[in-house]
Amino acid sequence: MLRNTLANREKYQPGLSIDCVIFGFHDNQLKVLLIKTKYSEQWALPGGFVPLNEDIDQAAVSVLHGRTGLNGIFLRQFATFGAVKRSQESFNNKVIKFYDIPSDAGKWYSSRFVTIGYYALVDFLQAVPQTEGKNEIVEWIDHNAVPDLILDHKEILDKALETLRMELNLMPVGYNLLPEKFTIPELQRLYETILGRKLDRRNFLRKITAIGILIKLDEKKSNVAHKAPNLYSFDKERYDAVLKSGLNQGW
Amino acid sequence: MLRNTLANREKYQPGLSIDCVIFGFHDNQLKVLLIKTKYSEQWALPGGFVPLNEDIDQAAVSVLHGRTGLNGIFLRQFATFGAVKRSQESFNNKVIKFYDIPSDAGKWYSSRFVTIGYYALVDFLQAVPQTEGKNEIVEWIDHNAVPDLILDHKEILDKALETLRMELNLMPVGYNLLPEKFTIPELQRLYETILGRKLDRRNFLRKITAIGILIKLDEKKSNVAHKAPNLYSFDKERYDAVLKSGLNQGW
DNA sequence: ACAAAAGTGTTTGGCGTACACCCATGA
DNA sequence: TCATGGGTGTACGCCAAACACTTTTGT
Repeated sequence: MLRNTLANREKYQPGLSIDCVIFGFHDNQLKVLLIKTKYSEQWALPGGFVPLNEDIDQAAVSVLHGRTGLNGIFLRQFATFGAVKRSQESFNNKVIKFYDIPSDAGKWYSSRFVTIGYYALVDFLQAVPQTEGKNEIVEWIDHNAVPDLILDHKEILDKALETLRMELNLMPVGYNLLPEKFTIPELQRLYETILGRKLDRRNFLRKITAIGILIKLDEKKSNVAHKAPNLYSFDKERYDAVLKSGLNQGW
Repeated sequence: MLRNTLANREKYQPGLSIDCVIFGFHDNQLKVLLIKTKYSEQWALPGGFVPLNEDIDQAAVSVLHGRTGLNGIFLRQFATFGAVKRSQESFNNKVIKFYDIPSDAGKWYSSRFVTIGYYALVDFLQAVPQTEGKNEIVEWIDHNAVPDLILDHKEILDKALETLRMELNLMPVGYNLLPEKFTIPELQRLYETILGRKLDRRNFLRKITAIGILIKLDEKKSNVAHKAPNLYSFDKERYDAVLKSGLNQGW
């Protein structure tokens, strides 16, 4: 796959890449979609190159679609990383050796790449992690258990979460991270997981309902221990309206 | 200057540029440093290319220093722009013709450039707008009177201001935009100018002093009409501390 | 003395925080 | 019946918003 890209490298923007931090939510855990390639012991963020005839945003959509099969997902550019030393000779050589990349393509590949970071919020259950070729493993990893990542990918991941936490004050979150029907406690746990701290149940309910994006369904969650919680869904129209206009209150 | 860069184009990151939105404050007006080149009727943001051996942040610092003579300035990356159509053939041809750029260099120049946007806050009186060569005019332009800009530079400028407004809720502003000694009303007008709306004097005073970054000087502004306002300066140590830790309240 | 801007304090309402009780369900 | 988690309402305190009077200075 990489060989393929490199063979057609004149069709891509040189020295530029996309990296996506894809967040999911499951088992009350924030998950990140990561890739492990056979040429490295370390995991990596899913990424890709930018075709000359594609907007960078479109290239990010492609990466996301290629890795999850999903479209129309919340996706946001958050930062661009371009330190000279983010490119590591030792790492590049490993990749070049593994794929037996010709030297001219290797030169292209080994130059400093500036990478544009995007983060996405996706439905864990709908996303189907997809490999490209046999040399990869693609998996959801608990955010708390993320191991060492290649290059500066850890820094990119951290910055993504930092941005998400900040933007939680400016927009509603949940539409792409939760199934269509969900309970308030589930939504609360999502917020708590992203923020990394506990919130008060009662205050959370008041605040989240005050936004006016929730529809209380005439239905309760079944097969659960203890009292059955009510099910809700998002009022997509209002949700999108608030996404645009923004919140004014923070958490 | 551009010819020079293009002649050494192998020393620069291809297809990548930096654009800086440099804000100043004067006469109760938000100013933006813009450049007008002889080959276009339109103004442009100051920008530059990224040397292969320089971090992108460093390249932004270079642009800023080159245009204002200032160092150690507040400078922040806010977004990266990479639509395919942000490159305009008609515009590129104008430039190529004006500088009589050789065709191979012209090809390099005409490709789609992804540009990384930075915004800076500088002291209007200390910054000395500097041209590069005789084909440019560099001037402070009132933000309210910004004319049409080349390519997508208007979009970049708008996004910069939007980001600044947002970040005003997260950090103190003023250290680099005001002279060392200033009055509270001056600081308030800065905030009002950035936000584009009026604030209440008394509430502003309470809020801004509560942050704990101001030092009240035993000195009043002289030669002013009406009651002489008190002078203040920033407690740089606390100011920097708050910059790092962040505010929690918005405007 | 008058106008215009600066300095100061108080009131009020709303939101965030803290907190207690009841309810439903599975074990 | 007991433990666990869900649902609901209230009281308090702080901060933001609204607002009026006094002070200073130039004209």
